[in-house]
This record gives sequence, structure tokens and C-alpha cells, in this order.
Amino acid sequence: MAKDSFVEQIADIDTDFPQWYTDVVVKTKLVDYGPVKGTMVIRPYGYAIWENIQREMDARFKAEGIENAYFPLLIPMSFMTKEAEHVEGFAPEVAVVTHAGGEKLAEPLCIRPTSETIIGSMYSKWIQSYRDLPVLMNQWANVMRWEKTTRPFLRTSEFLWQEGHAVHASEEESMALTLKMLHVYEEFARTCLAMPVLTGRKTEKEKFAGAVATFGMEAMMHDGKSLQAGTTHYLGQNFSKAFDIRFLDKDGALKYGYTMSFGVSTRLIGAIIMTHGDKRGLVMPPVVAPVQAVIVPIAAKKEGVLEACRALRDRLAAAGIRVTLDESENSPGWKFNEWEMKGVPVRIELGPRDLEAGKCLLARRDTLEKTECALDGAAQTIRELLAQISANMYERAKARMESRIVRANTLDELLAGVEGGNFVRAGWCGCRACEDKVKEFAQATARVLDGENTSDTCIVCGKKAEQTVVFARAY
RNA sequence: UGAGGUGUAGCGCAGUUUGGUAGCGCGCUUGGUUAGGGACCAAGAGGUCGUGGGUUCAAGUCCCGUCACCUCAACCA
Repeated sequence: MAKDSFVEQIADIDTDFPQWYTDVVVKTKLVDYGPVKGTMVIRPYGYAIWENIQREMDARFKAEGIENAYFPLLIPMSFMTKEAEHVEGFAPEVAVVTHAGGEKLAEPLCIRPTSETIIGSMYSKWIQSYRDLPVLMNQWANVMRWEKTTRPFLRTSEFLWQEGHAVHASEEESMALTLKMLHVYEEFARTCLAMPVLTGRKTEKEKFAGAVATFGMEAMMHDGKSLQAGTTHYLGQNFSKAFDIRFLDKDGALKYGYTMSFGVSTRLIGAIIMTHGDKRGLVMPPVVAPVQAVIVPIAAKKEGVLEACRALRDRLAAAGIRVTLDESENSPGWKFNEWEMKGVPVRIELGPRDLEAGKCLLARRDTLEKTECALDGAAQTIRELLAQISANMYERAKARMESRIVRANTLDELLAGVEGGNFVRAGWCGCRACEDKVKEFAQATARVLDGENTSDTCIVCGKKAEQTVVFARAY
């Protein structure tokens, strides 16, 4: 094996995780860096993952009656300042357009960091009667947040996401959808990304600027750090009052609507990489993998090999499998490594020996196991294998996460826990000062409030605990 | 913003201490032999050494300035 192989180049996954992550992202050609700091150019292989995420997500939104729409990129500064907490939270990271058409603008324009304000302003015009409700819309868009430090997919100045925005007539309905969408996200993460998550309410400190309550799903990365992978926000009447979203109810009274929003971003791609990746590179969950199976011909110049590979490819494609035949001039060994690095779930080796036996060799990326497979009925076998891989990846990640959620009764235990790459459950009195103290002492933040309250005292002050919190270091 | 580090071929780097013809590996091009875990042989192409100034017969190397990027901290999806 060449000394310069990618496998040997990348850092050890346990000891130098951030470097490993960056190497994998760049070397697998998911992204390139943009000319502006903190921006990334998503290349076709990376974008294909996003397209698959979009397809799966759209199907789920549709099932909830949520339709896609599009709102403008530029938001008048005056919109942003209408909701006090919102502007305070986002002001430090908003990019502002001050000139256009060669002249200074009378009013500066924000490049959207999120679209509650501009969508709220439109909803205000569209909604008049209770008959107009609920309004359920989603937009796929780019947003910009001027972050100080960035990492591809996990935190970039510009990123792609979906943001759903709904208005309901009642608090109950609005809160119900807020929780429902959190559930949809969890199900999506489990079945499409093979990624286990913890879901729950966020603390006041961690909630969305302008929200009444924020709920999130947190995923555990390979190094034990937490990644916020999706959020839903119950906004109450905060934005409806700021943007005058009112409707005439059945009883003839003019009432403010209740709004909520929810979003996931290209960060999910980072989550996939950091949840499943290993020393060889990516391990793609089959449902969103750009390529689900790759055929590597052995001794491609021998008579009949390439023809058999092409025939197999056509049959698999016809069966709905995203399949690629690697006809490049590289050696088979090179191809094995290349496609493993890109995380393709199933590799199919087909050479003269197999052809004679009417078989091919299947190598699965998650366990690296190889099995023989009859060429007749290969499509069915591979479909089943893909489902098996997805389930196995989920179970493996779930077992790892669960084995690394520990309890702590003291700050020292909490510190030891997060330093060991764990999520730490602990009691909390509910006050901000104690939450800040945990951050200062252990560089860990409250990820989610855990429904199960088995603790009786606050880990910091020792008073009676109101909540059980999952603390972790986070990306 | 605080601390540290790096800018030399597409990528990764050596060369800087002690100034003297611009180097290595990978990748790329061409031809050939190969092929079940990153093949081999041969011949090639590719550089204003981040940038501005200074010292010198001579600067990638020494001096002064400047810009960019990276890591850690702080801040955040």
C-alpha cells in the first residue's frame, strides 16, 4: 500500500477529531472553500446528500399539510428591530447591505439570518379570518450568519436550510405542531440518517431569540461532543404582536395568532459525517447516500467483464438502486479505497472468476464484511442489504450514545463526564447563575431538559432540582 | 478581541540557523506493461517563494512594514 494513502494521512479519529473531520470533508470532495472566509462551495457529491435530505423531508412536510414557498433574501432593518429579543440575539451576526445601485440606501437591508420577520410581515397581510388558519409553509433557502469561527457544514457564514413557519388560532394547536415537528425530525434522523438523537426542551439561555420555548434534537458525535441537529420553536404571540398578525375569530373578536417555526440545515451533513465516519472516511446512511452501490470491475479488459458490469448496473438502476459503475483506469485497490472514503454503503466486485460462477462479491461499508451474491436476484439482495446496513448503523450509534450518557451528582463528576466524551445527566434548580457556573467550570452547556427527573438536588447550588438536564460539550 | 502558529508547483512539505542556478512526495500529461485492497517502467508539463519596501555584487533565506489563513480561548445553528 502506498505510504501516502488517505487512510494513513488522516489523523486518528479519537485523538485529533476536528482535523479528521476537515480532512474527510475536503478529501471526499463534499465541499471546497469559498473566496469569502467561512463560506463553502458544496460540490456535487455533497449536494447530492442535501438533495436526498430535501426529498425525504419534503415528503414528511407534505404529510403534515406543509407547503413550500419562497420569501426574499433581503430584510429591511426596521423589520428586524420589531421584536426586541430577536434583534438583540441576531444583531451581532447579521450581515448588512448599505449600498445598492451605486447609491447609499435610505434604509439598510439585512441579509436574512432567519426569516421570522419577513414571513411575519407577509402573513400579516394574508391572514384576516380564522378561516385562513392554520397557515403552514416551509422554505428551502440560504441564510447568512457572520460567525467568528467556522467549520464546513457545522458552522459556516452562509448555509442552506429549511425553515417552516406556521400560524395557528390557538396556543394548543401551535404548541402541538411544535412538538409534532420535533417528533418528525427525530423520526427522520432515525430512519434516513441512522442517527439517534436526544430530544427535549432547551433552557431559557439556549432558546431561540424571540421564542417562548425552543425544542431541539441533539446528536452525539464520535468524540462525545453534542451537535444541535434541528430545532422547533414555539413563538407564542411574540411575533404576531410585532408584525400585527391578527384574525377575526368565530366569536367576532380580533385576535393575535400564535406562531411557531422549525428548521434543519446542511449541518445535518456534518452530523452524518461525525456520527458514522471512521478512519477510512465517510460512512453514508443508505437512505441519503448519493451512491448506494458501486460496481468495481476486476480485470476490466478481460472479455465479458465490462459487459457484465454494465448489465448489472442497468438492472440495479431499474430496480431503483442508486448505482455507479466505476469504469476509470485506476486499479481495483485504488477504487476500493476511493469509494470507501466516500462512504458508499455497498461495493460490488465483479471479475472473471465471479462471472464464471454466476456470482459477485458484496462488501458492506459499515462492517467491512464481504459476502458472495448470485447475479440472479442481486437487486433484491442488495436492497435488503441496504436496509440492514441502515438499521445496523442506527443501532450501533444508539448503543454508543446510550453507553456514554452518565449521571453526575457533583460538578467534579460532571467535569470528568464531559471530559471523557459523555453526555451528563444532572439535576438543576432552574436558575441562570447555576447554568452559567456549569459552563464556566466544565465548558459544558445544557443541551436539553430531560423529562425524566430522577435527581433531587441542583448539581451547582444543592437546592431542590426543578429539572434534569443533559449537559455536554457542543459543536 | 487574548495567546500561539503558517504562507515556496493543483495538494502536502523541505530548503531560512550559516545569503550563491528552485527542490522532494503525491497528483497531472504521453506511451507501454498490469489488475481480487491505493501497481510498475520510461519520457514530460507545471514557480514573479503571500505582498510592499530596505540591506547586498547577489535575498525563498537578513531587516522593517503589511495582508491572508490555521489552532486554542471567548461568542454563536
